[in-house]
Amino acid sequence: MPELPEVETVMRGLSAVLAGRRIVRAEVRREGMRFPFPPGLKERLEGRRVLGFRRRGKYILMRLEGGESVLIHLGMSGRMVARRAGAPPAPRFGPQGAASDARGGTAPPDAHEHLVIETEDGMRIGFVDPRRFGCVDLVPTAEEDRHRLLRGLGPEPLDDSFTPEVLSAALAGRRTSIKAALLDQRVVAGLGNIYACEALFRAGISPRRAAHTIPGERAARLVSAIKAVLEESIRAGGSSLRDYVRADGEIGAFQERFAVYGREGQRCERCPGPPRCRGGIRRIVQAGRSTFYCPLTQR
DNA sequence: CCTGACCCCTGTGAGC
DNA sequence: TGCTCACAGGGGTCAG
Repeated sequence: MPELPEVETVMRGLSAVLAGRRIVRAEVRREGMRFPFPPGLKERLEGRRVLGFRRRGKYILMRLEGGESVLIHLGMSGRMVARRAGAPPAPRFGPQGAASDARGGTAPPDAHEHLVIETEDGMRIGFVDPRRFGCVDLVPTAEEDRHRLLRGLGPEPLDDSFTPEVLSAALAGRRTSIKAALLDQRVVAGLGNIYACEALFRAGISPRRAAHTIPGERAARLVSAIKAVLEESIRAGGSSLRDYVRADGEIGAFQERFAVYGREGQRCERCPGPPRCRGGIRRIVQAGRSTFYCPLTQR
């Protein structure tokens, strides 16, 4: 589910309730998710103070007192739910929230809550992930970037070091499509299916174009588009498809500004008209994932 | 090396 | 109303 803007938003929400606080209780409710939890996770969390947070691609790193960091990935369906300890679970948010509550819902709100921590000042944070594609690990803080899941990540797209030259170099020799290449976290860290589509639309580049044909001016436009769409989404609090909510319970708003994602058949905002592009925004499948694009303005 | 297919898992909406 | 199917924001592994 979450891509860079959503992960950034979740991390900020976690920081607001956790940074500087001590973890007084941890509850590990299953063996693991994508991977087994590290041995002794509960004991290694309890009693430790949270020093701070950072994000690397779609990973959250929570630095703890004692030289260890918690590495968190939200997978497709992961979310963090914060509430006061003892307070009842919040009702489900999202497009179908009220309706599903009225029907009684299919599962209690904290089903699939795999990990819970409580702070000294009475906050309770649950990691909920129905599909369990997410993961949690512990890593020595001094070696965060050498963790096997972080080691191969490409540049941070919002860093100044992510330049057209860097992107072109990463794409050189790649025969695959630019869309598939942007989903490869070794090329650039943090883009997912939505923002890859949105960035290509903004840059006016066809998702079907071969990755190695993006040098020079095209790479410059693409880098600018990636930075712009990610920054705008972060400013909007990320996007809230399905039941994703921010850690503070507020929903993000960026999904209302998708130009192409999920808009098959609709007309593209950039096609001057009439006549607008016939058939409108198209959906194709690349490497098993849906791609949305405008065949007229993306070349 | 690079590439795409397959798999992990549950929930949801569309169509019948 | 209830069933089946396709699909969903990710990414590791494996065969070619």
